Amino acid sequence: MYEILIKNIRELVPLADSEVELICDAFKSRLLKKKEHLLQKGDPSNHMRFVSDGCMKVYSIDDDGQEHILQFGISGWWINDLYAFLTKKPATLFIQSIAESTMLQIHRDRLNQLYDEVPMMDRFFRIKTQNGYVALQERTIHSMSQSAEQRYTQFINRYRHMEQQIPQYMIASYLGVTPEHLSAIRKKMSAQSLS
Amino acid sequence: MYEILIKNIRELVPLADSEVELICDAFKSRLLKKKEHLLQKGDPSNHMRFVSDGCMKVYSIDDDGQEHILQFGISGWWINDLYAFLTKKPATLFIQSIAESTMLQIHRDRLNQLYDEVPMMDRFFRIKTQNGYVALQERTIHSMSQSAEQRYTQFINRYRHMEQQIPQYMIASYLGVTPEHLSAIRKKMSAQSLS
DNA sequence: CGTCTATTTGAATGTACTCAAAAGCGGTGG
DNA sequence: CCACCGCTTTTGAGTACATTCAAATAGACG
Repeated sequence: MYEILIKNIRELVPLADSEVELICDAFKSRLLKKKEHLLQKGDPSNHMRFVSDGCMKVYSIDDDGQEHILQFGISGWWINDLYAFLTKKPATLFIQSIAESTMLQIHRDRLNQLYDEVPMMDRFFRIKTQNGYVALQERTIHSMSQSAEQRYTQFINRYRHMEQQIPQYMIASYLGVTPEHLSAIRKKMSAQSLS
Repeated sequence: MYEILIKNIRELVPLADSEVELICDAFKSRLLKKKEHLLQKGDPSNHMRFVSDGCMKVYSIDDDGQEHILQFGISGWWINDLYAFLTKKPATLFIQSIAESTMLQIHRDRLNQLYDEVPMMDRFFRIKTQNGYVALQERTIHSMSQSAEQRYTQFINRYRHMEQQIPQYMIASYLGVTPEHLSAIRKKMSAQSLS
């Protein structure tokens, strides 16, 4: 369970074996049943979270009660309400499992200690966040410049392995269209691919 | 010129005076005339960049030649094509001055040295990037859940000081609408505020 | 097999876009 | 100081893309 976490960190920064031990010790695992909430709006978000197995979604609910999915997370992904975590304010986002999942999480206080014990962790999260920023920026560009059909095609190409685990109406929410419209897009696409 | 940079860093992490000197030494200034490009698609992006004065825009151009503004930057903002900077690949974004501006920039190699000389710089950019990520995520949520009118209202409330320096068609581009449509929105809003 | 949830269909509506043209505004040179 | 030029903003008509709402169909699971 911890191998995948350590592998994830070592992909970006070097770690001594003693540091690995410190890290494994600091992260606690948590099992989630299908559709269980890990975080809800208003909760404090005191942990940095790593998906070691399963499938999660991060979403917000707007004033009209509409759900908007910001991110999916499968094995190897970091997910959080980063704003709530960093500011210690109540969460604005929800995090829920789509399938039975295993999380590895570290408390903020323990992480801050760890930053001093293992300075490479500062670097790790800097790089990780930078990569996350870049990915989010790319998504922003695509949502501004591409049609829903293009965005859907890109999604299934990029996250082929995720697609199976995720119901279509959630993909619609992630792409920013209604489930009805995504259905229409799929119909149009399959008609085209036949001709 | 450097005071604003140091102030910006010290807002987030502590710095010894000797470190301040190292940092000032590492950042070189660059003056930009109005509408001058700091970075164009295809260029290498080898610097971390801080706007010490003026006004800049970061944008991408899509396959149809349409410009999409990702970010504005005025005094005190960090701007970059982070993807190109981190991966050393050619830039996908453009960075251009809207008004005459002064940048402070540090080369990637020098920054990597600095991370070892001044470990707090790792932390600084971690926090800075985390904040940037949070801001971008908020923008993503708003673009999914709010009308163009709401987004415009928020923009002028939040960036009142920027608004003056930025032509309306660029704000439209940032908001993801056409200039014609933004004009219509403004007309509707002023009609409402009269009644 | 029945129930609950997810997906598909179709019609009516709405929001934003395209295109073309007019009006406004700022700076420059005569 | 005014006339002209280029760029920005406004206007309006017609169109495209996506939404809402309601209902039918399909799938999953006990």
